[in-house]
Amino acid sequence: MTNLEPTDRAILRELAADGRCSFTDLAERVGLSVSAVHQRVRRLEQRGVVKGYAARLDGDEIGLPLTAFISLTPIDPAAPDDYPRRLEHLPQIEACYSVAGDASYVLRVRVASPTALEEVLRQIREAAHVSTRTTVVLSTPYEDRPPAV
Amino acid sequence: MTNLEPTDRAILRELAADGRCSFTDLAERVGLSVSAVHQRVRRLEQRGVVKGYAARLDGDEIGLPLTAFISLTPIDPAAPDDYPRRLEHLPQIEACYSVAGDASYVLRVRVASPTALEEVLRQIREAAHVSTRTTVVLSTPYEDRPPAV
DNA sequence: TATGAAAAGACTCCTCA
DNA sequence: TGAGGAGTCTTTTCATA
Repeated sequence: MTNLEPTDRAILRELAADGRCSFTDLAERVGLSVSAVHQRVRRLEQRGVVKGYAARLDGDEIGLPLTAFISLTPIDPAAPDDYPRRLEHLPQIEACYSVAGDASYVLRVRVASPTALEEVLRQIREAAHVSTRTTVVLSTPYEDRPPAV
Repeated sequence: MTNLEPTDRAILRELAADGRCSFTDLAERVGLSVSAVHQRVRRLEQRGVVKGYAARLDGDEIGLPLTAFISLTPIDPAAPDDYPRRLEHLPQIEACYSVAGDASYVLRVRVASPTALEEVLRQIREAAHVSTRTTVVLSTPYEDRPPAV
């Protein structure tokens, strides 16, 4: 972590809430000239503070209405821990977290149907040689809220 | 869900991977004129397929290096289910999922330190009158991968 | 680091197909 | 729906403080 100035924080807040905000608007909102904001954003990107920009898509609308969390527990405790790499080819997996607790990893997956979930579970068990515990998401009151920079 | 044309899918893939991509680049990548792409993106936004755009920030760099999943279980089973509303004022909560399984909800929180996690757990229990079960994230091999549109 | 200016490039709207 | 073009606004770079 590198310390962030208030101006940089303000820029990050705006970009987290509206990733396509123009530099002109950004400059106005944070009270700086366009070129100064431009320079700061470039630096935040280069330092890796901003990792990228993404459109947020509606799961239902894109035909992937079913989200689930899948906890992974290794079957063979002596096996090397390369689960993320073994699973990254599965596009249904949106996120992979290494966690403290009963499980070793938690995955967040997004699929079209219960059948598709069953299939991806089969693929996960096969590719990573793990046992799984699945928590199905019924609805998402909120998601992707901007972090409190 | 509304059916998506291949062209719209291609546009969504590009915008999910690079939310600040210019219309000019988009047009080139999906093989359409700038104005046609522009029109399609506008429609995808209006239909709610694209819910918005966001900068992806690095948790460590913004001073919030600790992520955790918190499962919520109501203490009083007869209490009305308004937990998301009771918790939305806490900015540390990035996502709230209603789930099937042992717990009623799963939250994803991002905080500065173990002490800050302790404090947000206290606030959650107080605001929602729930018991909590916390899974601390040790590392994040990947996150926010673009969905397989 | 911040600014303003200037050139290059992108957005937006329009008309026509 | 898609293409092309014209005018306006943005982005990007640079010289300067």
